[in-house]
Amino acid sequence: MDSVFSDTDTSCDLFPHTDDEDSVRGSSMRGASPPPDQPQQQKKRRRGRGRSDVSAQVVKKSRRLKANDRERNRMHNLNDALDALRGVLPAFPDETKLTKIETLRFAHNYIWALSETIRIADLQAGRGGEPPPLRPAPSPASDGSAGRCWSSGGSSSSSSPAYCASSPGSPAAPDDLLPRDALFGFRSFEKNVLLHLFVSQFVFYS
DNA sequence: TAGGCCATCTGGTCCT
DNA sequence: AGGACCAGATGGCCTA
Repeated sequence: MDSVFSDTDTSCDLFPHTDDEDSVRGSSMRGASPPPDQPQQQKKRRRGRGRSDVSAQVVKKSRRLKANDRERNRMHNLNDALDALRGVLPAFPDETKLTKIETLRFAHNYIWALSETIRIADLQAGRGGEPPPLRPAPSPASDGSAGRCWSSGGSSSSSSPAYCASSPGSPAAPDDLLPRDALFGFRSFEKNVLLHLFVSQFVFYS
């Protein structure tokens, strides 16, 4: 953060390679034709062209700096939105901040858990009795981008339907209440939150 | 020290 | 033309 601006200044001075115009930057960059050790005759021409090149470079640099600034603000907005998402996710105070990918994955599963809870509650309110079986977790492989994220953990989440096999009427092991995919790769507290969601559901509706 | 995460820069592409 | 979006590259910081 603090070093950002200094970085900006230095990096922008570099401007490594930008098309034909950039080949004129600096005294040793007169393009391919004349080597650095030019005779003094060409100094005049160099000067004349140098001014326009310099002004063009100033414009380019100014545009780049503005683009950098916009990009920085864009990423800050993205991070703000991510922070807001972290804010609405259940968390324990002693836990470290979720990483970006963890936040997205946890939000994905949390939404799924909430919607499953509502669905089961509605079903039970309608007809009573035992809780219906859980539906499979939303397949992250259904869309390409999410699938990449989930498969990065090494689990074959895309192929397994990940149904809950245990009898909902006797949730002896809460782990069985959630599809494996829903818990894969999460920290303990995230796992606990999701489990709590389902355990409480069985407390309320059974 | 290696690996993970992050912020930033940068050039390309698409859209308005 | 200018801005938004994206992905790759790079370097810093932190942790196991």
